[in-house]
Amino acid sequence: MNKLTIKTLAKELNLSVSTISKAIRDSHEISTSTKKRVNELVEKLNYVPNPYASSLRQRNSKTIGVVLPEIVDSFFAQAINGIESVAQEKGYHVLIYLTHENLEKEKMILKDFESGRVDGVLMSVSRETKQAGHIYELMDKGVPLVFFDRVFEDIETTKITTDDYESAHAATEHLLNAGCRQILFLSFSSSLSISNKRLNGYKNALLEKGLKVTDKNILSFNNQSKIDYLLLKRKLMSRTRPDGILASVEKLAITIYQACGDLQLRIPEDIQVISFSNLETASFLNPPLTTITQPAFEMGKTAASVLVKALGRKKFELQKEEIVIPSILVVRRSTKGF
Amino acid sequence: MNKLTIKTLAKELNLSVSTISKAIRDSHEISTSTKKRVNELVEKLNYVPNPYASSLRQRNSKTIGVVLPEIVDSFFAQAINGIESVAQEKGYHVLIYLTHENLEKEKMILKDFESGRVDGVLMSVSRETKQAGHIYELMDKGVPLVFFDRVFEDIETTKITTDDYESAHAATEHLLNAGCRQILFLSFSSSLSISNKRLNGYKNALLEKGLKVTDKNILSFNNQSKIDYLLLKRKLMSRTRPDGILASVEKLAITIYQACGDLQLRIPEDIQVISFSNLETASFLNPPLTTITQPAFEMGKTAASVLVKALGRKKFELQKEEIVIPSILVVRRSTKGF
DNA sequence: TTTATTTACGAAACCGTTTTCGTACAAAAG
DNA sequence: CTTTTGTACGAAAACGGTTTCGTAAATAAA
Repeated sequence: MNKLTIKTLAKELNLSVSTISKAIRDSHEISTSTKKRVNELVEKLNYVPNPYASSLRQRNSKTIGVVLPEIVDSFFAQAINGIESVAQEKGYHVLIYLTHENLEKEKMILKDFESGRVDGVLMSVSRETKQAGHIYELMDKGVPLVFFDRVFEDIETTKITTDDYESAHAATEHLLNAGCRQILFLSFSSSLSISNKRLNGYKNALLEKGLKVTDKNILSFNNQSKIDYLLLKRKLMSRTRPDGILASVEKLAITIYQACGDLQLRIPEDIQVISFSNLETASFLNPPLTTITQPAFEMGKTAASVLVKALGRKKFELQKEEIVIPSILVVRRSTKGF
Repeated sequence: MNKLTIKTLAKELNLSVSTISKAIRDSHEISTSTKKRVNELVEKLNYVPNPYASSLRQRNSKTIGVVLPEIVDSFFAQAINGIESVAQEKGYHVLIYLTHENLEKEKMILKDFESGRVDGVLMSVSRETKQAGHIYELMDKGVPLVFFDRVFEDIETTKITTDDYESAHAATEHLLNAGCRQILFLSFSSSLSISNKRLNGYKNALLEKGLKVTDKNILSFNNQSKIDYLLLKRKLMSRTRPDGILASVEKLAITIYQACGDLQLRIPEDIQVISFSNLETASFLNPPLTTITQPAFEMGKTAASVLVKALGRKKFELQKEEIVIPSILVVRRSTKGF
């Protein structure tokens, strides 16, 4: 059980290691006949080159790092699917890291990336990320990074998003058209640009209809489902109970259904509900949930494509460019626009 | 913008590279005072060691490969969560690969693992995997592998599963007790042991009640949702329409709801439904879905723990051991046992 | 005091590739 | 026939760490 290296092949064929290496990499310096000899031996001995030796020498790793807040979420799962599809096609490997919405973890992960472990990174920031020092530091070391979905605005790089403002605006209009006058907006972060864009879409839709925007109708969640749940429940029990809810993220939709179930509130009769969501089961919920469905797969795929393309260039600089892939509003029975 | 290596530090401190290396790794050979000097410089210059250089020398990579059929699936997403939790804690990195139920892809992935890219692998086999040559080959090269959920029976290694037979048995009994007499079993693979165990649990539950097992009540799906959908629909339109369905995997549950909706079949009045599933939305479906909920997170966590523990040993041999973590039957309104 | 041990460090080999040169020989050009 | 160009290969130096081994000085044991 001796380790099988390029040297083994060299000895076996009476060639030098450099020749073997070049043959395997199909260099023009090597005659077709010896290439054939080499490849046959490779096949026979089942030789697979050590990627870390290559990485060390070539100063690249053919792997991309994906850092995201969580994975048990339809959006992120689908996004990974998109990422993986291009990684597989282009021969890249994908390392996955979860921040669990924790900034400290995010920092540690990016710090590790400074080692050269990954050629580039795909990232959706945590809800705690208000400062971007760790991101700048990584990019300063020359590691290309593209954001998807949850971007950090200021940073000069490519960002793949959906039309957060417009779709929140459309969703709000939809609720308004369906008769809502007190629409509760459920936010999951007060700092994230994505969350604020959605909030602004909501606000402006109200203003355009001549309605007031009030803080009482904006509920910021803490990502601690128990507390969030109670918060929502209290809001739903108040005398000024909203007649519509716009949830800015999938997870919140479930909380809403739970609370409404508990409080015996009927959807959509008592309260209409719409949510950003990629739930595959949206159509089968009780009632079917009206969603703003994000192009999760496409976003992941695009992000990965942009990154890989940049990695293919000698001087991979990412433009400060924003690629927006629109979401679609799928009206179902949780709202009356049906 | 010179590359920052251990040599830089050595020069700066008038020490040898070996001393630096040892200091960083907290070797007892180095005095506390120089360790301190080194660490301070590391901090100051923001030095992060190149992992591939280490990997090359140490012949390990501190990364584990996770190969699974798909990721847009509550079970697998939660399992990854479990895996990641121990990886993060133990300082391992996790490479994710998707087979999309394709044996050829699975083979290519495992082949790549022969390179030493990963220290160990966590795997849930594709539904096409009937032969295990590629798996044996990898293990022969000394790469430890532990299966989770979808295991390959014959292979001598640790396997983390849930109590597939028992829970399918219990689910079937539940349907029988709720009055079903024609229970359709929805299978997603005729070769996978997990699928067959579930099938056997179903069969025996019937036999124990003195009922016949008939092939007409066993429907094998092809993983092509259109076709599967039509297959199911036809079955539901036949004059011998089943009065209960046991779906052996989450994805099928959605298909059932779809078909029943289309055919105006009422659940559970016309047909009762139960499914293996980790859907977070099960309670909010219409009607709420009775599920056999698998301990997905735990399974992933356990699999990773076992693997990491094995990697910690000098001679990491995995026993042929089966760790079974039970599922729980959560009765909801899609069955009448409620 | 002599010998054994411990402490703290450095030189150099090594991990398995890739890549830069150098070169021998053959073929083409002059 | 000499000179240039090409072709096919090898030697050796990287890549950036880790590890083995050697050793000088300090300390402990005899």
